[in-house]
Amino acid sequence: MEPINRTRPYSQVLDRLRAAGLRPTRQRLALAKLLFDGGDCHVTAESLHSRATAANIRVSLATVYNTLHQFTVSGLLREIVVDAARSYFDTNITDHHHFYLESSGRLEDIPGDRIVVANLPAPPAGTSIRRIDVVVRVSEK
Amino acid sequence: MEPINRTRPYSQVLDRLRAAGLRPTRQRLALAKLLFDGGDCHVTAESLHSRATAANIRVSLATVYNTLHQFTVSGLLREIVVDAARSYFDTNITDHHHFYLESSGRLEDIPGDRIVVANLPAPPAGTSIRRIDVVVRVSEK
DNA sequence: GTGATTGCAAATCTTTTGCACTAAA
DNA sequence: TTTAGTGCAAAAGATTTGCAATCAC
Repeated sequence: MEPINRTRPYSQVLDRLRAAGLRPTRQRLALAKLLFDGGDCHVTAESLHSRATAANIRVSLATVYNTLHQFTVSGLLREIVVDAARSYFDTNITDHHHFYLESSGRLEDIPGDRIVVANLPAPPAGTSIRRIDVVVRVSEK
Repeated sequence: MEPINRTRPYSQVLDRLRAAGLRPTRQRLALAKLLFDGGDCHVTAESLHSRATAANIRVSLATVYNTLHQFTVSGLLREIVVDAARSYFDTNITDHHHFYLESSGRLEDIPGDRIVVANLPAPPAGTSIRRIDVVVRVSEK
């Protein structure tokens, strides 16, 4: 049973890093807690760095970038390309898609089963499909 | 009837610029010819600038960027976001989607009617759908 | 200890901008 | 002429990298 007053034990994040083969340093643990303990699903390097600073966690922006990429390579995060100006990372690594509100930079999930990709042509010779990304761009009415 | 030996008369590109309200300068005409006279469908600023240079057209990279954006705003081109590292522009402005081969940066069209988006949730409050982009990421087998 | 990780600052890369110059109407 | 467009070089952002200092094991 879960101990009282402990929505998500420290060790859960720690084990997650261990399982990914990442040494659980102070910075990685702190960022992982921000990311996986019920926080935002969608972050940019800049936004995560701000949240860290606000939470009194001292991490350099370079380390945030490095950490986001390490987490992505390890499968803890997923990178989403919706805007040429900056990279987004998503803590939801299940099959799904996105609404993207360009004016504010906000992302909203669309469950994977809400979209049907039918009758797709064969991929270019010598290649195979790695992932399908659907971005529904919306604007202020 | 089309004159012999003239796949696409100069005036067609010229009229296209005029219709878009863009003054047909030497640079815009040259770039428009490269873009719309059977060339590549998908370009980056860098690739178009290289093609221009190779064709002995002297245009600065800044002008290529400006021109690509002016053409996009005027509806002559469409911008495609597939890679956070650089912007792609597509001369195909009809409804369609893309295969994207990350290793080479190559894009390939998928006709718009090959993809069905069904049962989409309502867009975020106060917004309406502007466009749906599907990117099928493929990799070397 | 010792090898991985971090922080900082500098470097890099794409894209935008300011401004004097040039060309289209 | 008069105003829009161009080129250049410099600026601006986002991201990365080199390297000495620091930390996990």
